[in-house]
Amino acid sequence: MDILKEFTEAIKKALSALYTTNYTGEISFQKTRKEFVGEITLVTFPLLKTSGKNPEITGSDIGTYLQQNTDLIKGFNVVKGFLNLSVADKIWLNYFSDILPKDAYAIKSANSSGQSVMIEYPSPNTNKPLHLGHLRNIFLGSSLAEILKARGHKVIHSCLYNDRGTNISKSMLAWQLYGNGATPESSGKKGDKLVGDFYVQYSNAYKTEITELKQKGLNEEEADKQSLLAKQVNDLTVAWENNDTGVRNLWKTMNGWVYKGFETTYNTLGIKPDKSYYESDVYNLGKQTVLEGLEKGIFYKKEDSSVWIDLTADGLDHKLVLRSNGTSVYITQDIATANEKDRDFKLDKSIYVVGNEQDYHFKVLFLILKKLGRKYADNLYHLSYGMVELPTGKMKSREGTVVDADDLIEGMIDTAKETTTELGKTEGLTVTEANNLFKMLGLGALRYFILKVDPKKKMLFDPAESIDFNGHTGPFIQYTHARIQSVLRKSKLSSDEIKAQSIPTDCVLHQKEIDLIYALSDFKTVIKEAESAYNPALVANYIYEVAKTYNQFYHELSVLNADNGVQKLLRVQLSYKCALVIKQAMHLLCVEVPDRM
RNA sequence: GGUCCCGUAGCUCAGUUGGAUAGAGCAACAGCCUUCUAAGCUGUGGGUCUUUGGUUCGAAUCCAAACGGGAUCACCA
Repeated sequence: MDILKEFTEAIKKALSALYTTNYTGEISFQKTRKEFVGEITLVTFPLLKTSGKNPEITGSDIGTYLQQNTDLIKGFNVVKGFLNLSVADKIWLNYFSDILPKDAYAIKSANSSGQSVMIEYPSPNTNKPLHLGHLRNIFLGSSLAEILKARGHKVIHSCLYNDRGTNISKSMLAWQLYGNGATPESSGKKGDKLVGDFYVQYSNAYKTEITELKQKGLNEEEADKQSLLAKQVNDLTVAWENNDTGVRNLWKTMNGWVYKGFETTYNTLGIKPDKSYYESDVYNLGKQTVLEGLEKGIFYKKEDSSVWIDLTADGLDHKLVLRSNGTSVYITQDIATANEKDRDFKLDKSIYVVGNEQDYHFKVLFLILKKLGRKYADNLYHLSYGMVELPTGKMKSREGTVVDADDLIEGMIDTAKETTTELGKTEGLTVTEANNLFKMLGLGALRYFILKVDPKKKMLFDPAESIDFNGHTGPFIQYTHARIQSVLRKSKLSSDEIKAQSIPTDCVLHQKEIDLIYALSDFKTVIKEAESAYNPALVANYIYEVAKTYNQFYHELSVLNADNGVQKLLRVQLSYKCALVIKQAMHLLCVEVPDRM
């Protein structure tokens, strides 16, 4: 039974019993601020019209009613328009004994809602390795997937690979010109790194060429037109489109290296797309849809036979959907992919995890699909997230100012190893166990660091300052879990034994015990909110609250040396439930928690 | 220039379906390990919630404008 629901009912009853006027608004509560006594606060200002009395009297009216007619509270106080209620211990105990045996009280089993949700991430280009920006994308996508599963949905993880076009041709050209037949094996480099290096090499060579041309008096645009490298890139792209065997083979080979490299990183991060889409498959699709739009009069054709859509009535611009040479542009491909997804899966919702630099693109895409009358258009959602910035500004692959994903992960795991070893926490662990722990902690610190920030906000990452392991961090929460497990081990009780025994309802609770039950009671609501806001940060910040509350409880009260058996049992139960909630909530962030550290 | 996003402590961030004296972590300082894991706990200092107006019993939160930062507006992806 939901505590707040009980209070809502009781307050409604109180209002109709106390006053003649009916109150039609919502009853909403807030948490009592810690400088006041109580846990639940009713703001009485909105009720004054109903009561016809001043805030103080209204508050004490309701408080008195609750005290006399219900067993919900053990006391109350009124401060101006705030009625602070101290919830009766019995209510807390009833609630806790209700949720204790239900391990999954806040988590629905996957596929129970009957809804299918597709979530697309990280959709990288195949011309360079993954960087910190992709990590934010992956962490958000994979965490949201877990949250959706916990809400009972079937989740399909898709990924769109931008595997062709100008950028890919640049890497290929550089390999042809400067590669000397290099392979991942011959160079000892990870495939995606090798290809990325060629991409950078192209960029540098191009820059040099342009600089030279400009010194001859050409402007930027003219220089680009004269550029031999740019021409060669274009030739490669055309050759690819014409199915030139040599170019296609090289393209396949180099993309193969990249995919293999990505897979390594994916494995470390524990992600695996259920369905991959490739730009090379869809890049020329979408033309039928454009024709359909032309027939319906949604699109229009210019004299040069390029096709456009006029979105000025919706506050946007004119947008090209088909080039004058009849080829697709990016958005045409996205229209095609959206159709494919709808055809391939019966989706109730389709989410794109893509940075906020593409806000405009998705606005246009969704609008076009809606105008085309696609039924699924209303189920599309762009999970837009802010860029990760360095103290020096935005990351740029071409300029080599990116924080490489593999390097960052490796560094985090190394730091975890150092810290753990320094603290002497590796004692008694096998080498494998220790290595697992380092990985768990390093990745946990990184994931938590990124996920605790509201997705839509840009975030700052300073490579010079290592990510913390103390305070509001993943390892802090992991530590709390390990600490609780240690207590539970020493209690010598199995989880079944802990859950089976009941606490007498006349047991008197300590404030820290109440705080803990209160914190635990929010879990379900938090997951719901995280789903509807597409925001894992809500979960991240919630777990921190739970862990902090537990640590305070732990410091103030002894679990194993409690005054009596009942008290000890209750505290063991609280510890058990707290550890479970931490574990489940961290799982929603795709962070594992250790049993010792 | 048009459109969109952002602006909270020295730093990184919470808090925005309108509620009390705006909260955490880091950094600084002062305490707490013969008792369940000190990656912990407790305390101190630290604020013009960018600014100005408006809405009202009440605004960090909603509205408008200004200032500052960013993104985007390609026959690129």
